Amino acid sequence: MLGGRRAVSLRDVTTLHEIARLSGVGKSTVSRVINGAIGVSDETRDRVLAVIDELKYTPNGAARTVRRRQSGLVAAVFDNGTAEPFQQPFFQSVLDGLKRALNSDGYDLLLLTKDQSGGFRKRAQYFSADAVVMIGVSEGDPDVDQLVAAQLPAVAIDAHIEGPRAGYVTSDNADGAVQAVAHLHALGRRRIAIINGLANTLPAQERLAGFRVAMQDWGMPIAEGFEQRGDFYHESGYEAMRRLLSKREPPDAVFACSDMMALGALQALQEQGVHVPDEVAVVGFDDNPFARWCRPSLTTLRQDGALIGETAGRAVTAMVLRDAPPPGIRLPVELIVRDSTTPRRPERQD
Amino acid sequence: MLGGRRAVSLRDVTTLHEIARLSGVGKSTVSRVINGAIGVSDETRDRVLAVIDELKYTPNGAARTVRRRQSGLVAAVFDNGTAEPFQQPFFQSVLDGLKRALNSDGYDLLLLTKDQSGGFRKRAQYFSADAVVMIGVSEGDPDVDQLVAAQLPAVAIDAHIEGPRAGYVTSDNADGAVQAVAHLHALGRRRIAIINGLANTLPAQERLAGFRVAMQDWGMPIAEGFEQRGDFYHESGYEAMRRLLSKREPPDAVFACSDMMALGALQALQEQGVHVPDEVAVVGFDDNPFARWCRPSLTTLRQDGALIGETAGRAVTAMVLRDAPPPGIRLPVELIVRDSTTPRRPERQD
DNA sequence: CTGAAAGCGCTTACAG
DNA sequence: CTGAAAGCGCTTACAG
Repeated sequence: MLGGRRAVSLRDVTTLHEIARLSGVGKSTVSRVINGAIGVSDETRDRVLAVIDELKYTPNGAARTVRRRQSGLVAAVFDNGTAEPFQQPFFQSVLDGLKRALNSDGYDLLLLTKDQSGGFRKRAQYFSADAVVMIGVSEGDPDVDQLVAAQLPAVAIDAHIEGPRAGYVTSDNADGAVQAVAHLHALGRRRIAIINGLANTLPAQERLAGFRVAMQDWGMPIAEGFEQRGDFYHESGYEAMRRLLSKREPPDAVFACSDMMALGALQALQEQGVHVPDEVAVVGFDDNPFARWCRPSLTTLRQDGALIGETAGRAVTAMVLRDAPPPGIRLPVELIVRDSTTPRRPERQD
Repeated sequence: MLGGRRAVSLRDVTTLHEIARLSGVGKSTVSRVINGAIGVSDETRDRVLAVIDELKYTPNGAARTVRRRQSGLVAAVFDNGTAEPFQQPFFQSVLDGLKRALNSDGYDLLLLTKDQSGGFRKRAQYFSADAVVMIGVSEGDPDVDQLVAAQLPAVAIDAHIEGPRAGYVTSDNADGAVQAVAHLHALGRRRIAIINGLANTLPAQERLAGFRVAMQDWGMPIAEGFEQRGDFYHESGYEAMRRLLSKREPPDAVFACSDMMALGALQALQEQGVHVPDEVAVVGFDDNPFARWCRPSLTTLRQDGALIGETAGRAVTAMVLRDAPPPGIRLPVELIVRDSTTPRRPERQD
């Protein structure tokens, strides 16, 4: 079929020029066909399409990018400074939802990292990324500032950035904390402690703020040392719980700002023979898969990572495609009640 | 500093041509400086570098790709046909290790999906990806075949592909199963069941094969119905365990081909009041973070996802950079013994 | 409806 | 050591 086409190298690739030659039309026409433009006769288009099909031609995206000044690429930036990049199941869902939304709008995802050589702003610019989505970066990051200043459409997940072309998407973290406290209060708990996440992250800050407000609203003072800091991971929840249990008057309920930390707390409680939820009730945050599967199953605030990612993706393509204003969105979280606060089965007393 | 440079649009970007003009040299010279080439006087280079620095110039990757015929991009393909793409913590680690290795060799990662429009081969080609890493794809996939045929450097993780420029990296799955059986046999277990993963995946196939061989080697017949199928996720482990428990003679040990399924099995066992490990011992596969944190903690075969990703990344860049032969690698797995097979603390009998 | 030409931002022989 | 020119594969006015 291909006649005398010689295999110059392993990867000699068909070009638009070749398609034009073989279908006996000009390059402009082939270009129009590829881009689905009107103004091409059916007959011509069919002929060109046939050749394209036969040669399995795919346009060269790089060449197209040079001309159009847009790449169809969105850069996703992960900060893997403090924590392992994708270790948090929550971020996985975010990435998943983000990717899905982007793909459905015809964009592809470039995975960048904060600590990459040259900085992610340079990398994003190098690849002519049409927009950037940042996950887990902290405010005040010079790279972030440069990005915002460069007016490149950007949205941050779980960080509060603002600019003419920069916005954010996060969960309603404060409300989550408020829900947790209300739930525990309704169960008769009055000595509630919090195990907070990484202090320099927006979610940790907002959850702590919500916790404080709710405690005050319900007229419950926060006992000394009842605001423990953690880092979102198991170990820190375990340690924090041990510190809480070593107090003269331990809490009767704990609000952990992540399920992983809640699981660590559960572990510490079980080791000390403290009954959950009778003696201490535990609420987590995220609704990770294992929250349903651990024992006791974990009451938690479900945040929809996939939806967050999807929302960010849609917002960013809307900015690129329709010059939409940057988002400023807080998605609702839902309290999922399980055994760690209210046992479904009656437990034997001993 | 920039004199009369007007902000033509939001994103008028500095070009090499502009750098040349402002430093009073030719474009070729600027190009040489950027690419660190020799044959430029120190004086000239410094002058050019100063201008580049002041204008925060970053080369246009797309234009460079058009000329060089290589993009510096490696496409990572996830199959999200059957399972949620990144839901498996194991794949997270793989992605993490892969990204790290690629970055350290100067490559960036493009995230593609199997079910994307046009197929991943087209997308990879469109972006002039220099290589492709496939994660969780199944053999016989036409897209995979096309990729292999196209001689584009490719490595599959957990799938067995081979070609002049295509190889694979996986764990030593069969050996993992052998270790599991040996461990259980040493503990006196003789009625061992397996809960297998998705049947069309390489890991599931190899783990089952290893299991059969080991059972035979130890002279233990596999009882009828003791080969249960699962899909790597919790639920399927739970269901499989219930089926096993409903038998007249249930197993005294279970080898689950993923930690998630093992956790599901644990749940079923606890619901039925079956003691683990006294009555039934459980071994998982992966060593997910929660294997350490669940109760009882889970004996499992640790596979190093990050190392697998890293190995694949290095192999693929070696193919691109040094025309290295494609990899065919099985990384060792390590048995981590925990409470689900041998309790560390003596348990009270009741 | 169609094609020749110019040009996107780079790199790479080719001369000097 | 340095620069002018050609060309990578595309798209986009501009003519017809």
